[in-house]
Amino acid sequence: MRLSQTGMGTTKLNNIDKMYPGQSILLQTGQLVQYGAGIIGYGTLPLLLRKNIEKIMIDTLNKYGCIQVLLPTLQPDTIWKNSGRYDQYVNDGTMLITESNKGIFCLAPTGEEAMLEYAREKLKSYKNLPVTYYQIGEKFRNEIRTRGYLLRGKVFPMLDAYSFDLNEESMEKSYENIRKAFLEIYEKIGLDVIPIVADNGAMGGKKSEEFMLISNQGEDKILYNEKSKIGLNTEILEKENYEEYLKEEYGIESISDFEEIRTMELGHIFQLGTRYSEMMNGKYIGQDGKEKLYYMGCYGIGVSRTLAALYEQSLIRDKQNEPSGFALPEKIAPFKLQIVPKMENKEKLELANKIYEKLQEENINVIIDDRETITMGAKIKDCKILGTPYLTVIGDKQKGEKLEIEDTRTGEKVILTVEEIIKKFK
RNA sequence: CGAGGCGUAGCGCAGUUGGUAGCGCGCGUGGUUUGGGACCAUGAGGUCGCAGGUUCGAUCCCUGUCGCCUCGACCA
Repeated sequence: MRLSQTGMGTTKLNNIDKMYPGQSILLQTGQLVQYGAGIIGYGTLPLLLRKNIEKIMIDTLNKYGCIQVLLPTLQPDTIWKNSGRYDQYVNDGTMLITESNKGIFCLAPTGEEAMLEYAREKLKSYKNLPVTYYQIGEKFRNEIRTRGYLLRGKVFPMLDAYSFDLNEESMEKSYENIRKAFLEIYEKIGLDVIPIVADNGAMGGKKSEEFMLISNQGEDKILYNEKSKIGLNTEILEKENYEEYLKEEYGIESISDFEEIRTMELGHIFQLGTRYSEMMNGKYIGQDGKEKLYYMGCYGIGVSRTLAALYEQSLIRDKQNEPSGFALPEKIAPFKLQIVPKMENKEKLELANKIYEKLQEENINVIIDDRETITMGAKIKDCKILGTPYLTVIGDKQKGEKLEIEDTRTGEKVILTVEEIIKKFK
């Protein structure tokens, strides 16, 4: 990418929000644009990072045997009226609706209805089960109070998966399968996420776990034992006979040595049983020729929340300990290397362009900062604002064909040939 | 919806005890610079969130309203 094409100017970071420094930088430098509370537009870098996160999700779920689909977010009111959730969601304000001369349409806050409509048509026989469908799409929730920009928005991308099984035992297997897949996803993204016991809440069902990132920016309070890595949402304590429940379903004997910490909920998984199949007439024909209800599970990851968490976690600070930008993990960063050429030095600029073209040809994503009239110092700072993990300056000090590559997180520098660079980033 | 805070240039902020607005950064132009946010000159950019009221006159005072942020409530 040629930075001159992005419209990016150089911005001095000023008065960065202490609560969400990462997102504050993105907003101040115009990489994210706020249109309203919880309504945020993406510039190219956060968008590409989001796409990389989504790619990890897709590749991993596919590997675990899940089937990707994409269902509409704008939905006819009838499917919500059929499921019986229309009044509830409209009255409590969660679901936004739009009225037209062709009827009422709903902006879906969640996907069970649409997914059951879809699944019913496909999964007619026990021979079709088990299966897990998933999608990544926008959800709309008219949150009473948004919070933390991308952390709780009114419109946000979500990965939502739904498993369909013959019986409880099979459902538990599907649940474990997705649980494992989700943990793998977080690991690949580079977020240290822990599964904890959660309240099933309004979703009903038997077992439920949340995937939590330990962070003071989160809105959840959990009880956690660092040694055993076992935790539970404090909501559980409101449950009747919670001690018994924890022991039976999760094998937790005692929570006396658990400590309260704050976390960010990045994902949530549920064993639903037949509750939704009953509500929405989700049936298949069994081997005995009789209709039976699907045993379902549902599984979600907040994509934008995960993105925000990744940015906040990749924050770097300057010598005065002020937030100065990001060093995104190399594996997931949209661009691996940022080339800063000295524009006034024709020879070096030509070399920089040559190397840029070469790396592009090798399918290595690189940024060349070809903006005119911006000084080298400012461009070097901007590399960090964009979060590019490696930087190379091609100016007067650069000699011959070798380049000095700087790790923006550690500041370590190595001298490499173009071939070695290609090898490094391939 | 309760409590608090804030709305003035693209961003960050001053300011006017009522007389139609400034600073820094950014942006344009000319020049000097040039490896960790250079400098000089010059220029563009504002219904001071919106609407009423008081006043000769309101960005400022009053009332209302809208928006944003935080805490709480809420959170498939």
